[in-house]
Amino acid sequence: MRIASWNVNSLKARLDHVLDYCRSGQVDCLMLQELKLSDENFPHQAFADIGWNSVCHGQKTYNGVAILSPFEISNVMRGLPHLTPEDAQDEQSRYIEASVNGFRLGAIYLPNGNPCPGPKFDYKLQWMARLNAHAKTLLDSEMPVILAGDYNVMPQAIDCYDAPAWEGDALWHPQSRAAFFELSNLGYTDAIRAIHPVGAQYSYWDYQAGAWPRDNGIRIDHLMLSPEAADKLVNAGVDKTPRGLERPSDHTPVWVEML
DNA sequence: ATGACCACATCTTGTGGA
Repeated sequence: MRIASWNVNSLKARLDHVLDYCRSGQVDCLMLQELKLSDENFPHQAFADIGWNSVCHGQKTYNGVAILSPFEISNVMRGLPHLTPEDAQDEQSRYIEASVNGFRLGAIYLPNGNPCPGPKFDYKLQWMARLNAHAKTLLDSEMPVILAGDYNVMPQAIDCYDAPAWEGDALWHPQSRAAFFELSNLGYTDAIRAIHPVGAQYSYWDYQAGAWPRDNGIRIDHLMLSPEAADKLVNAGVDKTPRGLERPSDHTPVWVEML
């Protein structure tokens, strides 16, 4: 069972890339972020035509997450539980969770948080508090859990081409990183770093300033595995091929192979 | 090279991304 996560930066603009990736046989399940389309515009039929099921939590113009698989997708949950009454006002579509082939999968599009400090950074930290609280409750489930997606956090200096240049940025802020490391403290494993403990494993390259040809990348897309899921981890990696296609997303897929 | 992008909405310019 291979499971991948990919921030596609508009599913409408990237539909052919995503369909090709599904058809390639590289993965049995794909979690998508930044769909930038509403539920009624989600191309369920295009995936059905290649034998894939799809569930989404969309939003016009911004955000949007989905889970795709040839396997049955069941027990779908949209949005994170609320910790405070204010959380009920949150209308951003950034989380969808479902069961696929014995795994409990959460697709995450974590807020960027810039400018920092400010209300957007506050929103990021509150969203992470909600995610971490939910991640804790998921440990009680009977299933191996994978929380995968665009976390908008660079955990370590090796996850950035030039970490000092990101001083003060929400992706490299100590509070963002501390909130991310809470998942590790709960017992979740960063699959890419479990398999590749050292060296660059970038998942994002800016469109600007020749970041891709210069390999000025950052690692912000992560697959976090509960202890039960980590026991099933066989391999993990970054598939850089889609980033080199015509009109690519600025992110590329990250994947795990599970027993 | 002190440069340099992309997608969306609709407004050919502004917002958001990271």
